[in-house]
Amino acid sequence: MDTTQRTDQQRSADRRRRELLEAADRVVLRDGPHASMNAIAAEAGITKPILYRHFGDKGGLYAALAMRHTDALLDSLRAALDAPADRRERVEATLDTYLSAIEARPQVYRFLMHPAEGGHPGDPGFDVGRHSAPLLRRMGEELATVIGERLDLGPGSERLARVWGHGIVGMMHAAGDWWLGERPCTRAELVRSLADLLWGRLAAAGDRVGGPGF
Amino acid sequence: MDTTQRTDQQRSADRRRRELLEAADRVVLRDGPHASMNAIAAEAGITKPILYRHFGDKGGLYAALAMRHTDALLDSLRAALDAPADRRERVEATLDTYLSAIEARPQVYRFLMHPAEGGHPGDPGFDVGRHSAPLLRRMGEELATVIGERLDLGPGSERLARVWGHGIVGMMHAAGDWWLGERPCTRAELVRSLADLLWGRLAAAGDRVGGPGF
DNA sequence: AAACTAATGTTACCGCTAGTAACAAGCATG
DNA sequence: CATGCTTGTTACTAGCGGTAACATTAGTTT
Repeated sequence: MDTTQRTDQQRSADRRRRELLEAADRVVLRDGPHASMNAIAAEAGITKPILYRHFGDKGGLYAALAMRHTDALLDSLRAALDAPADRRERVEATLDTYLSAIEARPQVYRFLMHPAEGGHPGDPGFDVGRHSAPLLRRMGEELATVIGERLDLGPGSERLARVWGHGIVGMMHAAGDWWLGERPCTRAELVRSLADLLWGRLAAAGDRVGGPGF
Repeated sequence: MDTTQRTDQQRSADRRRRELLEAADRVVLRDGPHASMNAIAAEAGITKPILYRHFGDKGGLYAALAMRHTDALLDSLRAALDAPADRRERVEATLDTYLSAIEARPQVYRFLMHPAEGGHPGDPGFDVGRHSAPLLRRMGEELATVIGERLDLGPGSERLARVWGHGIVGMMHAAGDWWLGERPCTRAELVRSLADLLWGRLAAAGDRVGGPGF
């Protein structure tokens, strides 16, 4: 009885929480990461204190919101990373999956990459800088795991895998951010160029005539 | 007469501006990127409106502050990039210069990378997302220029250079950010691992026994 | 010397934000 | 009926970025 009752309550609370998150999602996607708690509460048809009871503070709400999107994106990336194809094809598929995602929903992307908000003086949770971009960290760790599991890197392989995981994710992110802002080429060209970089074309390239070479 | 008078005034204004920037620097380095305009004004021994007369709004002050540090870091990077050595050595020197800089002054680094502040409703300048990390963009463009000038990349070389510039900078940044937070290895190891990645070791690595390989 | 100009500085305010305390209503269980 | 517990409200605080209006001081012109 006691347990079933608790689960009932918890179910109700979880459902409510999901509704609130969906409302918050709508507002954040409409107004950008600066959406105020008041606006989110209004969208959900309630008032602020309820949001605070559910999520603690703005950081909590944003973390929960980011978690949903991050999980979804990570699932897509894992699928591309696990496809049955050779290494280069899989790397390109993963890059393309990421770039497609940020291209399709740039507002979600901006929110995930710049959740650094708040700025309130008292600090009941939500330390900016630590929560700046958990998506990047999670992707980096994920990729590091995959690399470490599947590649034989000799001595120091664990360190190499982790460095490469975070490094490759950062490369993908920065190039994607720049590309999304300037659109200097097609997505396929970007994917090919990045894969070429990872495939050692930087080291293999010849010097330009008259210079010492980069 | 008229001109000398104007220059005198401008000199005085520039000197004042520099003083204010130094005060702002002290506060931001002490309190983090959330430093308030009031706190900065107090540190400078004045009150808010003067700051606003000099810098327009908070975004202007932060942009001016970021420009100083960004210029300084870019100068160091250019020096490493121009050193007389072979390509690999120069890449490693550049990586190490960047990592040394963020290691030596992590607060400056955090400020430069997360200047996304404000969140005020009326938007007299300072669009978050566009000003999120101009340092990364500038470094990316700088590196792209160097790559394009010195490397012979065949057809599509301009696009390749720019993609690689931003990609490599992003790799350096993300790996550095992760490394700064977790300190999983020495700086030299990180530099070597990243250079190895850029030198194609990802493509060259063998599959681990029993798996299809990344 | 007197008056005008211009920059520098102040106080006091606006509207907004995140976050909270205090109180009211529905609804289960003793 | 009374006791809790969750859901909801209104009304508030403290602090933020930003601005208007008013002093004050200095240099230039007449």
